[in-house]
Amino acid sequence: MSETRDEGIIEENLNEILRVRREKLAKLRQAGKDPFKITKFNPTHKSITILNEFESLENQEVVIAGRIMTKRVMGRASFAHILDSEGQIQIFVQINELGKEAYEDFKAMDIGDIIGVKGDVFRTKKGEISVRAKEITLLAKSLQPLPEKWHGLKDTDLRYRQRHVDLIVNPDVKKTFIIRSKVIQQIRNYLDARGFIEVDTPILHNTAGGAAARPFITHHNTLDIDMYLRIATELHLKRLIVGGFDKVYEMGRIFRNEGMSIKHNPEFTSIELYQAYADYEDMMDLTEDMIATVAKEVLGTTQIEYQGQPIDLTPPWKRMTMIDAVKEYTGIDFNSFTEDEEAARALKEIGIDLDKPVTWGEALNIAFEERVEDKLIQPTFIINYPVEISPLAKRMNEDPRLTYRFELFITGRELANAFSELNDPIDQKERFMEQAKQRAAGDEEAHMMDEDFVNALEIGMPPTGGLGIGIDRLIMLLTDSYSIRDVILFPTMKPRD
RNA sequence: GACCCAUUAGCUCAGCUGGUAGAGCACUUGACUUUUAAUCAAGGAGUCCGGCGUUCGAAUCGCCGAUGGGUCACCA
Repeated sequence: MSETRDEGIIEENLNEILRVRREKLAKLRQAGKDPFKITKFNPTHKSITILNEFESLENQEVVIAGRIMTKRVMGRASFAHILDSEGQIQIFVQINELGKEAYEDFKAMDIGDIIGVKGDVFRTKKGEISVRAKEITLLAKSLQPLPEKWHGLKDTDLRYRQRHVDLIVNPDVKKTFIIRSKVIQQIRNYLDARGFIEVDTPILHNTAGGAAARPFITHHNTLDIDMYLRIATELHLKRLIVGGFDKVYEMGRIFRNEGMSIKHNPEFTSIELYQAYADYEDMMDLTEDMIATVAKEVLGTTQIEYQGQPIDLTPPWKRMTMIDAVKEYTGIDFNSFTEDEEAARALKEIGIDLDKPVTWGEALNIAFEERVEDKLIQPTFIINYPVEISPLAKRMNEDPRLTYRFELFITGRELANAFSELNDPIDQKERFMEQAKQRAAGDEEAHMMDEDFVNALEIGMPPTGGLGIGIDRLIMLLTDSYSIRDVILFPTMKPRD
């Protein structure tokens, strides 16, 4: 091994590609051309702007900057493609424009290097809009080779672990995250325009409430207490309704210590919003209008396709009670049962085995989840959920076994969950106590008792509609992404040895 | 958590019933002043995911493990 340690950058045992690039960097430094000493560069144009506005820019001087993606050297003239944040543009490099030394420097540059190019816009003989380089500045040396130019990076492990490389070589990935950003922006626009205010509630919770999920536990050293990463924003947002904000929302990260799948990541983004003096019907209206509006703003249409299935987001969306949905798909009419046992027997008759006794409401929900949920492809609001599984929703006046709650299903997946919020503190406390019983019986996902929240309800919360939407799943739908990992920039990964 | 599949050069992938590790891109050297998967010539590049075993001999067969993907379970 050659011990060229003077520059501190030639390490031993590197493969040839890495060694060669480090040697090139060392040479640049020796020649006083260290690219990493450059602090600033001022491009005047983006690649796509030049392509789009060629007529007015032809023969004009522009300055662009970006990454070399391809390079074709032919003796005294060369072509390369430069990738910037918007796209790619070709540059044409000739020895008699640059001079011998600069041309040799260019020839030594590698795919992956970041360069700045000053030159005139023109069209090549083959018709491609290009920049004829008059000056090329190396702005950063790339010491690692990029993946191959036409297959890109396919290995999912590498794509998720090295998202920066994925973004460079797979243009669709960047497109997905641009849409993600726009969707989030449009949701904010929509709500802001309707008088909602965006708030930030704590992520570190003393009680992990607002959902049925196992939390991540962490520790605060000074207070010497365990704390939970939030599993929902619900209980704090409702406190704000008590406090007199009539319309609030929070979009942010939620953490659930549960399994991972194409639909689940341990940390994900939700939006919850609450509107005083509104009910769950209002929340349905808002949900379908907001999602359709966002789709139109971002994609230009409410007719989309998800994994080959056409999906029509044009409102109004189908609304169906859970009882009717179960009746439609299984023939079982839960309205006809008055006893828990009858309901359980009906499940057995359609081949659903139970490992423990269930209530009427639990049986209804099991029938729905087992036999209906994945068939709801077009947007469908399933309304009126059993009270046992809805400890934060208001009981229906018409049937105290049910609540004013809905979930939204699209492509067989739950996208939103909403209710007329339970604001009766006595009922809320009883529901928490029921949950606490289940928790004591070993259900780690049952809700925790939150006395402080009950106290807030005792102060008095107006009738309120609340809505939660899984942002990642919405983005999956709108970007036709198969896995939640394709809409999260840095999905949770196991560390490698 | 269970089961199935994958892991070979920087990347994308071949590698048959066990017999000297391959291709394309990328890289190096040379030629080339309008290429665009540039071309032509030559060259270098490997912990075949890791460990153990079977065997005269293992990328290939077996067992254990790692990571990823998928299906199921879990996720009101």
